[in-house]
Amino acid sequence: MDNMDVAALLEDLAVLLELKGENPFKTRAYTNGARVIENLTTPIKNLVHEERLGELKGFGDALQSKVSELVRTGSMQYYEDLKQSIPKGWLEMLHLPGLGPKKVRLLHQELGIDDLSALKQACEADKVAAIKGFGPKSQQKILEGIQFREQYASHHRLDKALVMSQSLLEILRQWPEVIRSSEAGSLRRRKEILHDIDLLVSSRQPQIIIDAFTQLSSVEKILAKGDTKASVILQGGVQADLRVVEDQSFPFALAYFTGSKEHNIVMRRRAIERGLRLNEYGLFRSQEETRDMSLCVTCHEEADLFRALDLAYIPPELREDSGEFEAASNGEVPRLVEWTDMKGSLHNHSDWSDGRETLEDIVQESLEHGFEYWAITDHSASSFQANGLKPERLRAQISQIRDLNESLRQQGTGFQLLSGSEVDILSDGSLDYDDDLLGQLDIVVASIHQGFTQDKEQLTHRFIRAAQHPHVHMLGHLSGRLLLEREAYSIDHQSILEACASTGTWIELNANPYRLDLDWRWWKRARDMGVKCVINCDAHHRDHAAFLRLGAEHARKGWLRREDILNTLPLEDLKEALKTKRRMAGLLD
DNA sequence: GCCGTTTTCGGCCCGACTGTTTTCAGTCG
Repeated sequence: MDNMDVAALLEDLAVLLELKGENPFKTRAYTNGARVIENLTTPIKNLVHEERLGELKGFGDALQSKVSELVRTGSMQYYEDLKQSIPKGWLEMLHLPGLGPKKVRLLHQELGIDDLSALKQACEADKVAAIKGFGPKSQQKILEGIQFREQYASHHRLDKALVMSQSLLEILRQWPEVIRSSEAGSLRRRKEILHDIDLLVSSRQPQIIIDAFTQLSSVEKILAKGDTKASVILQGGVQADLRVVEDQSFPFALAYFTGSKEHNIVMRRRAIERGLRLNEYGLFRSQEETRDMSLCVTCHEEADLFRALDLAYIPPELREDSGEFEAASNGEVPRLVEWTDMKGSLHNHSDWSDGRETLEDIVQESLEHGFEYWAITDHSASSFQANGLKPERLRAQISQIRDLNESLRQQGTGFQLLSGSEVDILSDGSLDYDDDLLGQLDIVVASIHQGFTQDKEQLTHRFIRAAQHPHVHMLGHLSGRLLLEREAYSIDHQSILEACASTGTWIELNANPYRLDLDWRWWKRARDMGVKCVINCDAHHRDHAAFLRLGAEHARKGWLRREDILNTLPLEDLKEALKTKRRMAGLLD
């Protein structure tokens, strides 16, 4: 049971407590505990065995004994009892708009409703509207919520949300009443999965903005509409929230609506500690509620707000209450990688396996993007479903790439194709090509494409064996997750990271928007262990070069700097880095 | 459930919006 498992269980526990109607601060204690463990750089089991859980912030007697029990025995009685006592359907009901823990429990008490289908029936039979505290509108809203869930997903991938938010912002920016505008919320924090799109604008005429926004042709349904705030469902089923504030309040509102919720709580606490009061309108020199801007600390930009709270500027991606406050108060906020630092991608496909373009097309595309290098790493023979290359075809490809590079050199482009393979890690952890052939490649990415059903121990062993191989430069899409489609397979991340750290094996950050794998939650720890990152497009199509930007943003969320990422290196330095592991194994001079 | 250089008990971030009430609770972010 690793840190992420423990954190996830505490998170579940908090939701159950909420449904139970427990004291919200008790609930928060468990949520906080989850966050602390998620951000721990040491394995939780070490702390348990050394009896040092009490050193963690927010860990009193209860959390210490419960987490200790969980780590030692693999389960927690308190959690199991709680889960037993709460019907499974309550969790689904909680996700409906307008239903919180109190109303879910009320539905159970009054009508014995414990799941969505019973709730739907009760609404259709007009029974819900009769409950005290509900009414016809609540009943209608619940019914629509259930229908919406049947029709659309409630969560969306970042890439899809980015496209929609960009086009909305372009529209908003054309309106003369709009002064400043920005994306906000989890989108601005670049979470990989989003519930909705948050937008913020400043204006002297909020009403005009709200009216125009709710009348956009892309709006399918208006969920809420007030003087300064509106929520809509866009075509395609994505929810978008717009908030309008006065321009003076814009930096405060931007910080506030960017969140995260946990980050904001700490920001407010810092304000209180300084005798100030922070909300979306300002940072006020008053403990009382006020909108009097003459009492507001002057801030033109978000950075001014952080400064007023004795903090360095915290990039939005880091605002998860995951160590950013400690870093920002000690002047240790890392200078995060920029997507423009990227020099190329080291894991990509061509029409030799399952990619779309020829090598010549790929060269042309790379030159247009201004990349310094681009690796061709087609599938190996065992991935026959992807037209994987048998050894003789790979040899032919190596030779063709050599010829292409020669003509590129004569043209003086400075660009180079690198020859490689995304070689399958077979069921026993061995590789799909022999060492002689692997040794002829510039780049070897080792990935798993079959045998997902093996248990955690076997899968972990496969990756570790691959990492120990002297010709393997990096492990590809480690967790195998496909966002909103396929769960990650079960692996022991910590052991794999340790194997990579000790062998000098890099780990890929696969920038395909379905993958974003390895996940940002692991990168800070990986970095601290000395594991280097490679941001790869895993391109199968010319459009996929754009993933590099998404990948760099995900890396930022994982606290990575330019120097943590191999493919920010210029070509010659990269070539040297590619030799290190082979040198260590005595395969090169 | 946690925490304390005002506190070992009484706090714990803050405001908009909705729907159901008649002054506000619940939800949401």
